[in-house]
Amino acid sequence: MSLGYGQSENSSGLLFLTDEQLRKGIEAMFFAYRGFTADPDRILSERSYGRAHHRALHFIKRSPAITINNLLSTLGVTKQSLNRVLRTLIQDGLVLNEVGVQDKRQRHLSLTEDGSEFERALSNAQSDRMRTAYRQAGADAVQGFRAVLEAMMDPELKKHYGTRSNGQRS
Amino acid sequence: MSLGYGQSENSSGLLFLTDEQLRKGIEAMFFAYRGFTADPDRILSERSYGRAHHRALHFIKRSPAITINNLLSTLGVTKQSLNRVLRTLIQDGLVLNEVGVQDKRQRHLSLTEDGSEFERALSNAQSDRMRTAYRQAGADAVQGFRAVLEAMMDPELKKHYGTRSNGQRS
DNA sequence: AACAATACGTCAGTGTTGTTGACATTCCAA
DNA sequence: TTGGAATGTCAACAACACTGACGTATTGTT
Repeated sequence: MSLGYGQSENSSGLLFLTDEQLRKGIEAMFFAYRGFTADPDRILSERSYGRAHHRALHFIKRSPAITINNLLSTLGVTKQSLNRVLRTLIQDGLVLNEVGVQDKRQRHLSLTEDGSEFERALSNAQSDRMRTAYRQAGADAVQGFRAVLEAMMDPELKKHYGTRSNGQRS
Repeated sequence: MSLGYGQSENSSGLLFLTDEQLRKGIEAMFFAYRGFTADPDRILSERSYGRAHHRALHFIKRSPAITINNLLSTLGVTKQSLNRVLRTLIQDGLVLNEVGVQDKRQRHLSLTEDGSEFERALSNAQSDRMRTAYRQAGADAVQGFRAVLEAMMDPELKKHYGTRSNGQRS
């Protein structure tokens, strides 16, 4: 089997990786992440929003009615940092903030019509690039891409990955 | 062939990707990048350095005697931003700044002994995680990982990827 | 020799996004 | 009733990006 990228496998089935190969992996992450954020960044700057706004919109879209605490632990930032971003999104009418029914201490976040539309624009820009990259690399590559990324996540953060649930407890 | 991750391929050989699959790819990038930077970030904060210092050290190590302009276009930041970082690294004795021989306007950057040692510590932390992720995902996955990342880069930035040259012209 | 362009450094101001620390309010649960 | 949980907010600060402007040294060109 041709492994490509100068990898080799020894008799124990363990990958042998040179410093050079690891360095290229590191740089690949660096350069790819720039490309990954480039398109949404352009759209965001038109409305003088930043990447933090995009992230908030993304996860609110993913988990409608998500609570502040859940969003906080998903994003991994402080509440003060998130609050600044949410305040502008709520004021601008992109995000709805509703008091919980079971637990009135909680707030449930969701996208307004405008918010959905804007999130879609950002999401489309990012998805387009990802789709192009996927097709360029091929189906097998996509599988490997996701497998390596998942293995690279912190276990603590990984639990927030791949769910559509809003994490509400009954 | 089992593609996994719910992908499918149509008769034209084109990947069919649902919004859900693309969304998971986007989140994978987000969470993985956090993991990717987590270990070096810890080391950096002990010396009150940031990610920008790490990036500078990485590319100076990769291309010894690199000029300011080349480093600038590799990192994709402004000279004012880079200068702030380089100034501290030079003052702290981690980076050498030497006037060019052929062209005395240019400055050539390289790591000192201390700089090499520090860069190695950062690099090792990051490489360890990447090596673990690679081994967990398997040899085929690594190939796909790199292929997708490369396809995701901006062409303008991609030209800085995968070279050990310092970009000097004769 | 004169002049334009290149490479670099720096000052000042601004914006986004993160942090810590402190404090208040509201509400749930024991 | 009392403690803790969930949220919001104020203030201060730091990292790191940006723009704009200006200065100096050096090189290349006319």
